[in-house]
Formats: sequence, structure tokens, C-alpha cells
Amino acid sequence: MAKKGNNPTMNDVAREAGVALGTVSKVVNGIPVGEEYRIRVEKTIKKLNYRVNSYAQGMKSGKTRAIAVIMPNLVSPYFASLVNSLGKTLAARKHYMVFFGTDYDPDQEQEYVRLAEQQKVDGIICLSYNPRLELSEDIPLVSIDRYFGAKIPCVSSDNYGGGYLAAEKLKENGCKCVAMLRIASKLPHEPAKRRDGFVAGCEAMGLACDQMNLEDGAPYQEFVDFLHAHFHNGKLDYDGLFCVTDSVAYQIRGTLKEMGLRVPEDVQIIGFDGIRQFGDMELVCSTIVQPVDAIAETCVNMILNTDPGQIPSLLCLPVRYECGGTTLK
Amino acid sequence: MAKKGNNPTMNDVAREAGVALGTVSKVVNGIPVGEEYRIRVEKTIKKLNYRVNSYAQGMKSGKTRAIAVIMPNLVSPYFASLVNSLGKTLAARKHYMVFFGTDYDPDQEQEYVRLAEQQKVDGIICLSYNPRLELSEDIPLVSIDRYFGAKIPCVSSDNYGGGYLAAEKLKENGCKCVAMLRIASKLPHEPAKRRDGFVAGCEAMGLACDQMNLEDGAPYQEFVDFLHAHFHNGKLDYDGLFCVTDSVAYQIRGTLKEMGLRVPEDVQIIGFDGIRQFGDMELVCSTIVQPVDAIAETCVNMILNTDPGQIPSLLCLPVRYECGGTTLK
DNA sequence: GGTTTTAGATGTAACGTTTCACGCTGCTCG
DNA sequence: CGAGCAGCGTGAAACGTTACATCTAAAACC
Repeated sequence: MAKKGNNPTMNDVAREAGVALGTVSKVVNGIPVGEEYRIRVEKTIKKLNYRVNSYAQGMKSGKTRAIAVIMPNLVSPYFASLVNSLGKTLAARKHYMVFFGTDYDPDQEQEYVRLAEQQKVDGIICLSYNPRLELSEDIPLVSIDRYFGAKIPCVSSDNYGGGYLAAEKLKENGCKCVAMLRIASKLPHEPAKRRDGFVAGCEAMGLACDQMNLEDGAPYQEFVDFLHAHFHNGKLDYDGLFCVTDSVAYQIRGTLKEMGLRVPEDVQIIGFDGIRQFGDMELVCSTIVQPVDAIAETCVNMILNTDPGQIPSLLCLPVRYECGGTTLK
Repeated sequence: MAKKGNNPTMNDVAREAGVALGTVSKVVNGIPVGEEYRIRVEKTIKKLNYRVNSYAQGMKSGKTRAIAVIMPNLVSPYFASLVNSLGKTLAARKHYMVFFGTDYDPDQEQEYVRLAEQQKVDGIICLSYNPRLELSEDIPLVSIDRYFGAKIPCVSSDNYGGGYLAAEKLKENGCKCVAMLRIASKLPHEPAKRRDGFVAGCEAMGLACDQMNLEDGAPYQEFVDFLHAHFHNGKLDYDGLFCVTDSVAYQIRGTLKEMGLRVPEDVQIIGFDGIRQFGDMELVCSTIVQPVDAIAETCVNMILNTDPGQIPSLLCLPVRYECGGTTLK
């Protein structure tokens, strides 16, 4: 009898059941085997409370069912819901997730990519802020929201389309003069296209459009200063604002209120992301909703489908507009 | 030369460097080895781009550096920040996290515990809603917020103390008649003690105290009904409310506003958790803040310190009060 | 009935590490 | 000056699995 803490092995099962090692392996892996053998082995497995050692499996096959997910943190609602969806999708495909939080630190991102490769995961899904991430070629990797070149597939929302849609919605709601408040990054990341789409949309709609680009890392106060600079006689130059994220939109709404402006009567706001209060309640603001579930599913599909057919280098998924948080008329 | 996709092994390194297998192993694991040997091996490792196969390591040592984290989801801010902290703490201790989301499904929780055990993780940290979770004894497990009996250590906030503190704060702010709004669970989970602490606190303060216990799964509307039942001539029977979570507090505030009551002038509210807008902005409401980082660190310590000394069966960490979201006078 | 075929059980050889008993070298001490 | 010892590199064994070549016995065929 196996000692306590000393788990039984396939060999123990084979001996106990009086069959060969290979037979047990077949039963465990669902490979057809004679009825009486199968039953005998299954009984023995239950009796000994045997469980396969997936590390031995992994070592043999070179495949583990692990996928690494590398993300800045889980505190930002967008990241959290992304990781949440990834977890569900992976579980549905009988894989599991190894999670790494990077806190936006490029070195940590690099380290975790290395670590993931070392852990011999079957794939990596990563949202990185490191522009020169070094990647080994032998593990499939999908990037979210960051385009690293044609070799690495990137999945993202249709940020351009989202920006365009925001312009349309502001126009529809009667705005005459709008501005976009965004946070500029040095990286060529996909969300930067929200601006291009918005500008193009405004142009197409004949909507006067201004921009405020906050440097990445600059204090929020600069947005406040910008708004004050365009605030004369109790009136803001803009009657509509498109904020690069719901988080910015939320803060801007607070600032506008402090300035004595009413939202949405005086200024209308559209955000981007589709963040909900407590993750499952109402939207924080009217917003362009990112298709988080679809992004997750697409990433997982691209990682798991080893089908070496055409893998797109950039794949944008459609966003949708949703009204909430009474930030639009 | 190793073929593409065919990773070099320790043996390849040993052969190439002209040293013994064991020597390479020592270098890789930082075990002291002659200077010249070390340098030679390190050079060869770089040259061949060798990386240890952690599955082979895991198989030999029986230890992997993986800890499973089992949690309902990542969408609820409390869970998300808990997992976020766990990830950081584990990384600092050179471990990594395998994450499983259960969606509160007892069967999934059970399945994931099994899966985690099978994956041969070094430990499990779990916040479970399954009252009769079956656990193998040979993997250390720490439960958060759920007491499963003396055999399984449970880490939690000092929920009783938090309830008591909430009563104190309401009293301090001049409340005369308060109520607690909570969601009752069939499970003997730690957060249930928030009520006991609150009741005891109210008693000690000489504060009239009422309760509304929503059955787990019952619609939020019942809270609304309760409030309306205690609403006469535009006045609520209570001038202070303690809500079992910030999420409930947030909703209650909305309901009170709809009823034409002002928060905090007419009714003051305290929540529980310490949730912040977008994870890093202001508090959603005045609240009893759970020490998430400390909980995470404690869990990790208990899992990793194999020190078989006295392991507490229940460990409560101090909460603190913090004012925010203008829900108190 | 003898031979061929075949299904299916068997057992061995990896997989890439860690561990450990072993043996070699060179130093210390009496 | 020689026995003993410490330090350190060596290489074989073992970890638990999968895959494959081998073998057995029963079924199929003429």
C-alpha cells in the first residue's frame, strides 16, 4: 500500500490490477481497451485514488495544457474582465491559465515571457507595454492591443471604428463642437487609432473637432487645465467630449461638475471600454464597448489552432455603442 | 547542433561544454561550482540558448513553483484585487499562479481543486462557495473567507471587528437608529460575522439597530421593498445604514436618491470592502477596508512555509475604516 | 487442421531533470 | 613523508509517463 503523501503511480495501478503499464496508460487516456481490462483498471484507479502526474505527461509529450496570460494588472476593470474571459474560454477548451501581472514594467514583462517559455506553456497571450519584447519563436504568442509586427498576431477591438462611432453618436446627439481627450503613448498600440477614427468621423460628419493629448504619465491635472483654458464665462468651448477610456470619462465628468457644468445638458461625454460598476452593474458612462469575450475567444483560438493556415497579423473585432451613466442627452 | 524547435537539453550543454551532466545542473541551480567550470557552462548555455525544462524539474523534485488560485471570478473588484495581490506576492517569492474562475459553481470548484491537485501544484489558495469541498490531504490549502473546519487554515479580514467599527462610526456621526442590510448565505462564511460585530457594536454604543437579511440569490428589489416599508411621510426610519458590501452600499445609495432622500444628510451609509473606482481612484463609499495585500501575503506565507509548527485554523487580519464617496456626514 | 491475419496486451525505451554515491585531486597534519 | 580528509566533478539511477515494437492468442481463411 502506498504510504501517505506518497501518491500512487501508474505502475502501482498496473501491479495492483494485474495488467501492464501500457494498459493503464490507455485507460487513463481513453484509448480503447478490452472491456474487462478497462473495468479492472478503473476500479483499481478509484481504489488507490490514483491521479496522473501531469508533469510526467508534460515531459513526455512536450505539451502541457497551460497557457500563460501576461497582463499589467487585474485592478483595471478592462484587464480584469479580459483575463476573466480568457479564463473561461481556456477552461472550456480544457486548458488552464498561468497568470502574470507586470505592473506595466517592461523588464517584468520580458522576465515573464522568459519564465512562461521556460515553464513550457503551450502558448502565451500577452498585453505588453514593452516595445522590444524578445520572444522565442517556438511558442505561439498572441498579443492584445499591441502590434509587434507581422510575425506576431495581434488581436484588438476595432479602435478606429470605435472612434468613428463615437463621432457619429456625438453628432446624432446634437453636438456642434467636440474634443477628444486622450493619453498619448510612445508605443504604436492599437488604441491610439481611436483618435484617427474619431478625427475621420468628425470630418465626415462636418463636426468641429479638437484634441488634447496627455503625455503618458503626465498628471490628470493637465486635462483639468485644458478644460479651464477652454472655459469662458461659465461656458465650455465644447458641447461634446470623447474620452479615450471610461476611466478618463469618469474623471472628466467629475471635473466638469466641479466647474459648474452639467452633464449631459451642457457637455456630453462618451467613453471607451464598456466598464460597469462592480463589474456587473450599470455602465459607468455612455461608451464604446469593447467585445471582451470575443477578444478572449479569438486569442484562445489563435493559440490553440495549430492550423498553420493564414494567421492574420492584425485582427480587429467590432465594437458597439452603448448608452449609460446618463452622460449623453 | 540542435534542430530548430528541438530545444537543447542539459545533456547537450554538458557535452558541448565538456563537463558532466551534474555540473550543468549545479550551475543552473546556483550551487557553487569551480569558477572555470561555471563560466564555461554559462557560456555554453547562452550559446545554445538553453533553458531548463521545468516539467522535468517538477517531475524529479515533486515540487513545481506553481500555486493554484481558485476564485469565483475576476470581475468583482474584491476578488480581482485579491488575485492581483496574490500574483504579486507569489512573484516576489518566485512562484507563479495558476488561476481558475469558478463562477460560484460548486461543481467547478470541486473540479478545479481536483485539477490543481493533478497538476501537482505546490499549494492551493481558494475562495470557495462549495460547503463540502473534497480536498486531498497532501497539498497545502488555504481558504479565504470560508471556514472549513480546523484542518484547513482560513484567512480572512476581521469581519466581526469591521462590523463593530461600522457601528462605532455611525454612532460617531450622530446616527440614532440604524439598520444593517446584508445578504444571508447558507454557508458558514466569515463575512457573516460582520453582522454579529455590528449588532454587538450597536448594543455597546446604545444604538438602535435593525436588520434586513436578503436571502442569497434573492433579487435586490427586496432591499428596495424593505426600505419602502420603513419609509413614512418622506422620512426613513433609519438615519444610518451599514451595507454588507460596497456593492450593496452603492446600489442602496441609488435607491435612496430615487426615494428622494439625501445621502449623507438624511441617511448615512457605510459599506464594506474598500472598493475604488477603476481600481485605483477614490473609494466608492465610506467603508470598512479589507486588508487585501495582507490577506494575500498571509495566504502565501501559510502555503509556502512548510514549517509544520502551529498553523492557525483561523486567522483574522485587522480592517480599517476609511471615509470616501461622501456617504457619511 | 494448419496457416495467416489481427486485435490487443505487454514491457521497454525514452523524455530531461535532480540526487547521490563514488572517485579523483590536492591539502593538512602528525 | 605518508595517511587522512576535504572539496569537487562525475555519471548512473530514478522520477512517472507515453509510444512503439513485440508478442500472444484467438479468429479467419483455404
